[in-house]
Amino acid sequence: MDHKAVQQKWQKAWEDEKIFEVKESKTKNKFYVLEMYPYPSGSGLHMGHAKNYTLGDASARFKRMQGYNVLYPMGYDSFGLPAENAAIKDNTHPRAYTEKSIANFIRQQKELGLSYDWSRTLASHRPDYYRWDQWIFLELYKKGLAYKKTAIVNWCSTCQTVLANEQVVNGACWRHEDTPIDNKELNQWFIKITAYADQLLSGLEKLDWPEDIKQMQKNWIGKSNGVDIHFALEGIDTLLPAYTTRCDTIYSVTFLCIAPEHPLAIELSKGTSHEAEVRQAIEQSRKQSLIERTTETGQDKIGAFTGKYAINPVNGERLPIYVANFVLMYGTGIVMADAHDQRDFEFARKYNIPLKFVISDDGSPINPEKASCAFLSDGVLFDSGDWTGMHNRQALPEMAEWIEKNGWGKQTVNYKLRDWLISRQRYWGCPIPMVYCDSCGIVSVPEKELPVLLPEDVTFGSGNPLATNRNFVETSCPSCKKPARRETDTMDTFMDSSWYFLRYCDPHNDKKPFAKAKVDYWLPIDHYIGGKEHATGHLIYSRFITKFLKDLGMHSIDEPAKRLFNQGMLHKDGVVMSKSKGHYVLPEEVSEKYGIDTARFYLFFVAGPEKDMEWSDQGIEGAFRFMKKFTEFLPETFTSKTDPKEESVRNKTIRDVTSYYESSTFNKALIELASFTDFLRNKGSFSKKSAETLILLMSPITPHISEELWEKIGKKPFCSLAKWPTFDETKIKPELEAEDDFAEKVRQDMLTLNTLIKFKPKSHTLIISAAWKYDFYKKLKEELAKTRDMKTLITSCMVKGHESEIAPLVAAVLKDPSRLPDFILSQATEKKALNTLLPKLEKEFDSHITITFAEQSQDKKAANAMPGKVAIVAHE
RNA sequence: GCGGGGGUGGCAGAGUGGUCAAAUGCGCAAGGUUGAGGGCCUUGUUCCUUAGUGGAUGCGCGAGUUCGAACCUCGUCCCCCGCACCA
Repeated sequence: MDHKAVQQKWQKAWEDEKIFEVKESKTKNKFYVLEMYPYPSGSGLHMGHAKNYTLGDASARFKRMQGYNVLYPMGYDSFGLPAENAAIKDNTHPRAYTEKSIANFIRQQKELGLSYDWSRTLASHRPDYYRWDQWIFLELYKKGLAYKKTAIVNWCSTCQTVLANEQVVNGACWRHEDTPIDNKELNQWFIKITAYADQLLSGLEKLDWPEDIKQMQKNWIGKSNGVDIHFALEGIDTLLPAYTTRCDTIYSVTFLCIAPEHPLAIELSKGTSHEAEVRQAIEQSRKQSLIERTTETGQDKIGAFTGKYAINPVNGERLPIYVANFVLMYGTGIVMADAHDQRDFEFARKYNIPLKFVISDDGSPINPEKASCAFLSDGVLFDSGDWTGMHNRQALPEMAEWIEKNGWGKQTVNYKLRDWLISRQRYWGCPIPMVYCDSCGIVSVPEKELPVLLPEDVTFGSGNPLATNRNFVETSCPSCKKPARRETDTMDTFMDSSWYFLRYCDPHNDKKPFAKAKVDYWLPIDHYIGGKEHATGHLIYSRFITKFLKDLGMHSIDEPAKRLFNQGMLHKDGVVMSKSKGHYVLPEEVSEKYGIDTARFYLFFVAGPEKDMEWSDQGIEGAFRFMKKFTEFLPETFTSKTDPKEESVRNKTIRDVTSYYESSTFNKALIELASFTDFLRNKGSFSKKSAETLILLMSPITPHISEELWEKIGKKPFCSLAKWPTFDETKIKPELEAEDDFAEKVRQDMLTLNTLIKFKPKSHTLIISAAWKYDFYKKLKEELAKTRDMKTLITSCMVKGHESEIAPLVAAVLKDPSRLPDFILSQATEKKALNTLLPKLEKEFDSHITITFAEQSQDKKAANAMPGKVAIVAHE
């Protein structure tokens, strides 16, 4: 078969006939398959990408054939820094660079035979898409969920822009692991994702997502229950709230700590003799890079006394207030400190602050002077007023109630999740539709003026590129019409990707982002394929925006993706395939040599799709050998009758392969299909039905060859749209298959047995058989009964779940010597059980015989060579 | 430290209480075919023993449960991946 010609023929036919284009249907059930839309890099696709897309394609094709109305679109995450940098480097415009890259991507993807509905393709850098980014931003702004504030933010000096928390990895930029994040104080746009923290957390439970991803999101959201305890500032009428999850240790508090970033840190010390020290401590901890501050290596405690005291509301004790570097601006930015926390303990030791314990294993006091470390475990409270003697975990919720009731504090829930910083000081992104007016302040661009177009003409190199285009910057205030300035920052591209899957449902709508009915029909995504690296980024943002748009009444969907699938990475030379690092295989090359279907087959065959796998040139040779068999499996003519065995294998193959496809375990499906192919080829002549079945079952993986063969057997195109074969369970007869000659063997075994048994017609015979050979066991018993009195038969079938029956049986035999068997009939499979039994039995009588049936032997040749197929071993 | 996932034959990778010396593919070996040692087909591929049967060892390591464990329980070692001074 000429792979190249076949591929081109069918790819063209699919495209000409637009067979993968879909629309909403009242009668068909929908199925939405999606791969995370790619960033269209200029270097194009390698085999690793191909693996990802064919994974979605196989699912889409499978579901389509099962009769679902399958939405399977593709688009491009085409804004972003890499395009800007690449364009600067090649001295071209990011738009030209991006459009070219997209065209190249599409060409390559079509060559993979992917069954996308190309009529829905979108790209986030195009105004017809990003105008709705701006629209969503304005909706967020209207609802108070988009706001501008000055804050200490993450700055990457290589990217020359700020980053969201989600884009900081180990204290460094997600794109530059060697560029530590700088802390800068800037005025930036934030999205209030924290307003949805609780929903984002509880929504996880319903999702059919990998456990580790759910866990990562849980940790990222980081919900904790605690109490804000109000400590009065001594001498001043101010309350300092300190967040704690351990209010059971309130009696052990000996000082308070405040984060260096906290506005009060400096304020408190002002005018005291400690001001200089405090300033120095703040300065020092600021100098510590985020890496030092959050990793084990740089956990030196730095701090200073502010000169002020607070009052413990519970017992009126005076507590010195310290600035401490280990306290983060989380919760209230103030913590109460005691001997039941290792960090507090270390800090106290360093600055000679007294400590107090209130929990010990048995409630007996601990001398703080002698303690060498904090007491972190749970135990019994002491020196804790009325709570003394109680177990701390039991006391904790009650104490929280008690504190709140007395007005000393308030029970609070805290999250680690922070608001999403979306401002970027770069050009190639969606403009933030805001205007700064000297008289009106921050004014939003009216909806009818959207989109705020990204200007073509900017100068790169010094600061924010958009600021270099005066025509863009200089505008008039939408409110008072006086001269005003446009926002020159662009949006984080994660904003673009947080709703693109909704736009696919209605990609050409120019009145609104999408029609509600269409989204309600297609969503949620039934099978979302993408990498783990998006666990705490895109996958949280998109859930958030989906929920927000639902609250706006835009659609009725709770969660964007019902099932998430993390594909494994394709490796080359032991490392993840990557063009920039030079470890890659190109789909074109493989396609040229073996045909793309071979590559698709190989990618699915080696391992489960969720596993990382190594590309192997020998491996693809093996796949090619199979593909050759497959392309040549059709006989000259088909048999008119189907024989039961063939039907059995065919139905079983449909059943198993369908269930493997259903669970995306393609590797096992392909093993079944390979063995079905071998079965048919060995058989030589078979029915047309079997041929059809094989072609159809293969077609999600090898669509081009399947189409070709489908045509060859006289079927109308397209097999891609043909009905998925169904199976009839009643036609599946295992005994006809692998064990098809089993019955015959058993019969012969019986004859041999009969002769054997005739020698001692009055002795007992013990039969042990296993449940999965129940039919065999029954037959054996019947046969023996013909030659022997039933009383002389002692039998047992180890039914599953009743395996231990064999023990009482043996016990019964041993108890009654008259029932001692002189034959033990068994099968090879029970030899392990027998091995444990034989020694027991051997003690009781002189000899016995074990008979093993040869059909259990793996070696068919040996079995056939054996007359009677029974082997006898006599034990002395 | 916390959380999640793993350790199976020369390699990749199935198998999660008995049809298991362990699917399938690669590799390796032998035989067949063909003017080659390339392609294809067949068989074999832990060790000992056999004409065939059989036995021993064996799924990271150690113990346990069971008539029976790659699979269950406990302990232990190692690897990967997240989070990490979050009070």
